[in-house]
Amino acid sequence: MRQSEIFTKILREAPKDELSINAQLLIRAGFVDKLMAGVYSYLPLGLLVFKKIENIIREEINNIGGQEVLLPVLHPKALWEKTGRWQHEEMFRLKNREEKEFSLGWTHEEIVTPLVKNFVNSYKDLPVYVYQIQDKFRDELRSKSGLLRGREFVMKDLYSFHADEKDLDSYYEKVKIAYFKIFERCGLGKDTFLTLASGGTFSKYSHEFQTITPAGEDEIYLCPKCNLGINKEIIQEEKNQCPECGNKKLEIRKSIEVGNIFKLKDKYTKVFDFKFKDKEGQEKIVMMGCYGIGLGRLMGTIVEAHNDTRGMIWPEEVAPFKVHLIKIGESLEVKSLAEKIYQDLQKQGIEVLYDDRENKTAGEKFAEADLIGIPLRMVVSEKTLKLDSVEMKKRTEEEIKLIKINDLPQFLN
RNA sequence: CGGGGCGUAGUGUAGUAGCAGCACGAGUCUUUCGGGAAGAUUUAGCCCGAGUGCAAAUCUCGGCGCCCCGACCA
Repeated sequence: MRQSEIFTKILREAPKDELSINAQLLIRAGFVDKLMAGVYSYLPLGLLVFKKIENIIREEINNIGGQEVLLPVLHPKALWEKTGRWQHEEMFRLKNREEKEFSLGWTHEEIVTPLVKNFVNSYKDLPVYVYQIQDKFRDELRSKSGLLRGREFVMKDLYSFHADEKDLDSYYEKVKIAYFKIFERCGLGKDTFLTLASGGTFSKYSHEFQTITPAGEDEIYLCPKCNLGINKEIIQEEKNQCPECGNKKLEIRKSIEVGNIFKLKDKYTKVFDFKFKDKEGQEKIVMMGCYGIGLGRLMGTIVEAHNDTRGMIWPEEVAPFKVHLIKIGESLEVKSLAEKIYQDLQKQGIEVLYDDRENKTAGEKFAEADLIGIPLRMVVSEKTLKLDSVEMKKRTEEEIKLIKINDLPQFLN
């Protein structure tokens, strides 16, 4: 992509009312735009990152058998009355001109459970794993911290249906592993910890995936021996010690909840009378699990975890581009070499943002490149041309390397 | 929902009753081009409504909106 053609512009200063790092950097760099509190537009650069995250999640959920669907956002009142959640405080409710009532989906158990029930009769039809990547609407009283807590946000929600609890348990463990792969690939691996949280009425605990960062709105008690977090809601119940090893020296850390998994068991399948016939022809209730990841929050968390005073530092797999090619100077030689490298990189399938802009000083280009945070910066200028080279610098490092133009193809492989 | 802060141009800021100013950005031209260029020139603003007053960005009331702390977040 040519930087001269991107319709957004980079702001030298952050809007003064944004204090959170993710909001400041993402807005300044033109990755997102705020429509109102907790509601954001994703702009070209931000959407590239968003799609990378989306694809990582899709791949890992497909790997554990997930089948992707797209459920409606507009829901009828009746289904929510059935589970007693019509009055849920986070739900947006609306009426049409005939005074019929609807809601905007803040979660999808009420939709997916009767849906899957339609197709499942026998134990042979189970298990079923369905997921979607789609908008959720939640009437948050206090949206905050940029992308970290939204009123409208995209979530990956996976629902699993099983013949018995044992099968639910084993799938639940698979999801844990898939989640860790997702966070690893998003560059949050070493900072993300499985955390025990309250399970509600249907199971003792649920699990959260908490990423340690100073911007966190949660606090977890971390057992460094087991790499297990304990949510503060339940730390009293656990007598302030690690339930795995009994360690009492827990570290209190600020963290962001990037994922959450629940064993719902029969909580919703019972309400919708979702049963199947087992091998003996006996009717049994279906067991259910649900598993969520908020994509925007994940993107915001990556920014919170990877930045410096100059800007964002995207982990390789979620970066909007692999290479930021910068042209300095307007001579024909520099221009044509930069153009050629731009074309060559694209031919090789390397995603490249090409700063072809004129009338920008080198300093501005570097400063903006640092803000955008693409992993590898490549500079073509009079200086490098004389040396038959281009200059390479990783966003994470200060060291600058000169690479001979002829060696470029090998270097990039 | 409780508490606090705030709302002046695209962004940042000055102006607290008397001509709405500055910087950056953006446009045009020229010169520049390795860490946020120079000159010339142009552009653009008091969140909304009501009130007080000769006069309101400024005071009063109401509304809307944003940020932060807390509560809430199966």
